[in-house]
Amino acid sequence: MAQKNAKTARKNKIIESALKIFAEKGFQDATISEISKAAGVSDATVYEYFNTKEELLFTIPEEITEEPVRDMEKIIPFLRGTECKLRAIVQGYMTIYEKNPDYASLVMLQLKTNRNFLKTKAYEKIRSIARMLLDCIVEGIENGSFKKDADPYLVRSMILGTIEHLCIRWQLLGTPSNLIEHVDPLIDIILEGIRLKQQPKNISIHLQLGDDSTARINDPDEGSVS
Amino acid sequence: MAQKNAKTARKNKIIESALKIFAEKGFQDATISEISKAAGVSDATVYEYFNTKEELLFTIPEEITEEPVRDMEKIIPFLRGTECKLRAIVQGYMTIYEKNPDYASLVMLQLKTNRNFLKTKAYEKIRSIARMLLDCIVEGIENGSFKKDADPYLVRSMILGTIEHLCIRWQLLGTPSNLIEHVDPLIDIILEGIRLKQQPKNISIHLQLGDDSTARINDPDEGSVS
Amino acid sequence: MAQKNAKTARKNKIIESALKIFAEKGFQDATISEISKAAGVSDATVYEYFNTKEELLFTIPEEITEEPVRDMEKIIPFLRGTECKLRAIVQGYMTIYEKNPDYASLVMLQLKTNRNFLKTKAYEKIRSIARMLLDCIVEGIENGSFKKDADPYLVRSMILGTIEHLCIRWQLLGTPSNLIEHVDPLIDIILEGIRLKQQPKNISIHLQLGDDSTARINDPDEGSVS
Amino acid sequence: MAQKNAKTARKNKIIESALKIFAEKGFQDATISEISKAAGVSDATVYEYFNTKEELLFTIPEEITEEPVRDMEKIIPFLRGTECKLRAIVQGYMTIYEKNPDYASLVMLQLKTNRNFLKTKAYEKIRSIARMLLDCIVEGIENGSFKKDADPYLVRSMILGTIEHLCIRWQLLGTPSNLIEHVDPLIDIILEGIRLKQQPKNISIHLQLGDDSTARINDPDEGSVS
DNA sequence: AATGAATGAGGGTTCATTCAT
DNA sequence: TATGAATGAACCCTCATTCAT
Repeated sequence: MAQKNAKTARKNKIIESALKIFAEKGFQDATISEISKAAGVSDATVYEYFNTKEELLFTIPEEITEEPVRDMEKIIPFLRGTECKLRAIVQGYMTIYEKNPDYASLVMLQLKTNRNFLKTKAYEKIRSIARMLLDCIVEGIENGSFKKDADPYLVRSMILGTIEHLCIRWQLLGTPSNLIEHVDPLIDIILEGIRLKQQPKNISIHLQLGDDSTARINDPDEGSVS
Repeated sequence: MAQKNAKTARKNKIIESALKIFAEKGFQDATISEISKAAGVSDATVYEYFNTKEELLFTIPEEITEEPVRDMEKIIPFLRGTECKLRAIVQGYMTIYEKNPDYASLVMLQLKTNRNFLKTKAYEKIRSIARMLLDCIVEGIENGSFKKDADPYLVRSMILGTIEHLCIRWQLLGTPSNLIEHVDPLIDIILEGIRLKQQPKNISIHLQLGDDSTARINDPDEGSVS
Repeated sequence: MAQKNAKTARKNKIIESALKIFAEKGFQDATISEISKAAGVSDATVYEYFNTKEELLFTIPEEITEEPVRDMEKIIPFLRGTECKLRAIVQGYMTIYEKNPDYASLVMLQLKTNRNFLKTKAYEKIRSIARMLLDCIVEGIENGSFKKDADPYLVRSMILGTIEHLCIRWQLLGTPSNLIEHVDPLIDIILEGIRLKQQPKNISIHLQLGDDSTARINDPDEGSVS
Repeated sequence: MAQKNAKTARKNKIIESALKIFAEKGFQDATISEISKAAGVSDATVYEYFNTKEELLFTIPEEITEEPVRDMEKIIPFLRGTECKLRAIVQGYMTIYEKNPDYASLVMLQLKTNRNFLKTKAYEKIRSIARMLLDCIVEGIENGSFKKDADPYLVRSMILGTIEHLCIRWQLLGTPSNLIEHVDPLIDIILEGIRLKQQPKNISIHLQLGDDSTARINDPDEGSVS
């Protein structure tokens, strides 16, 4: 038992060191030797826990996303309202990165562009967030909150793409200095962009006072009602 | 003259081969030897034209973006209307990638995440597109087309982030299969999201009770009639 | 313990092979691959023990001079007489080279002309022999054995220069075939060249014409006798 | 004719540049490209004049020693007295180096240790100085100026070795700052070391004016004569 | 379980040298 | 004659990975 804990602690220390060094130097430029030194173990010990350098890389997101993704999956069903959910997901997602800049760097600069990462369990976990997001958007379309002709995949790509773009800038250029504060403006624009308006904006009332008096109200978007 | 052309042709052949192989295998896994072989020259010849492997990498976007960026810079000033410009820029930008998938892959997977790329002349060129985009958004805000409180940097990040996200998916997952068709939906959502609406807040109803009685409702943004 | 010995043995084997091959081909023309092969290890193993090819080169004199220099430093203080010491140092110095022709070649042809070697610990060790030599010459001057106006640095340069010249000829031309036999003739000439003679330069003749008439001749350098 | 001069000038420019750069960086670390650039010609042009980099190296001393050696050969026969000649040769030899530090560096650090240099015409020229030196020493021995048992080769090695040692120190360490001033002290020690003394230096005259008056003259070196 | 030690495999880079023009 | 251009041939060095202890 103590053994097991010691092992787990050792493994976590390696993962932690790897995250730090991968984030700092990039996957290619980081060396196992460096990581093992930072973790206080030998090179060979790293290979006791991970079969290859790449496996070590891929284990990092698995460990890190485990909990927040599970949390989010638990919480989302309890939220009422599509927009509210959307905000919650994006907020949750960005928070993971903002609270862990090394991890943000790793994901954005090392993992997102790694073809092998796509075959990974860790990728699956991350995808589940993306799936929640999509479900949420689809829900909004179906329940009439969002425009019927909105492409949920595009909307999702807009949200994720923006987050990623902000993250990368934040990592490489240091600007913006804060991610979370962009959640609301981002979602606001998206929602405004896809929300279905009860658009009786231009109402023309034709009053014909007479025999066959009729009041016609035209909402051009919905077709005219006679 | 023939000499010069021959040299240029050779250099272009090397760049072309490098683009193909970098895109295919990634910068790190591509070897100079491979590239030189593909270009039909010796390893040493590659180093006649480029001082280092990384310099070769960075020369690629410089060569490729040269023309389209110049073109765009020429064309944009002639376009009337903020939205029109916006659409043109995004369309132009995406077209570069769609027409050159290898280049898209290179930029999205190799360059965007390379810290040294930021110090590059090529990066400057690419940035000039981003600057045009920003100028355009700012212009929209200033001329009252877009909401006064819209954050032009965020809006730009949304546009670029979406493009990048779509490109990466296109490259890594093969979906969507077509980039250009997303230009309009993307811009539509963005515009809808930031457009200042001609909110028919003050409706004036002119009732003329008489023969040809007509009720005209004026939307002050569109200019009043009568 | 056995481990440590094995490591030391391996390291020594590499040094030994390096000495042989550097001496044979010169530093530049020798390859690590050749050396590692001769030592029965891989190229990479050489780099486990030495950071660079040049570090390997510089380690050789350090290892080889270690012992003889220490020995000499122990023995010299016990020798009586400046000339005796001088002879011992030169003899000891030449013996190092004569007993190790490869090392002689390395020092004379590769190291003596290497500017970086001057910054080396090994150079420091070798210099300590030169310092002993200088001390010895200075001692001889101070105690009146050698001429007051002899330049000790020049004298040392003569001794070291001669040794080096003989070594180089021995290495490159094969002549002389024996170094040690030149120690005594060399030292003899040097000593004869700098030895202070009891030169009765000014001869004063005292003639006392009388019974116990005596003629005394005074050498002023030795103190006059009345 | 003008052609020929132009060619010679070009060749000399290359030699000159090569000397400078070889001296500065060493033969191995100097590149043809560097040299040709310094000479204002192309790499290929260097190869028009010299077949290999090493041939270029070896041509330098040939050119430089040509004149001074010829001069010395002319002058020496006119000098009277072995010691006088000796001094002249050493003076002449050292002057070549002192007046041309780059050349001194080249000879001492690059050529002296190059096995191939020994097979060179240039080496032959330099050797002729060494031969003059030897002849001179032998002459001294034969004419009774120098000790009969002096080894002329050793004496020459002492002279040349000292010169070389001083030169190398001068080049690598900057000390002594002046070579020529060591000529006389050096020769003085050598001469003092090998000179055959006409040794009735210390003459003691015992005059006993009386019955068996005798004058005794002692030359201690030769045994006393009664 | 942990590691010291060893290495296979490989890649970027350099240059002396060549040769067609 | 001079050279721009090209390259063959190396070599140093790195590091992920293995394995005996």
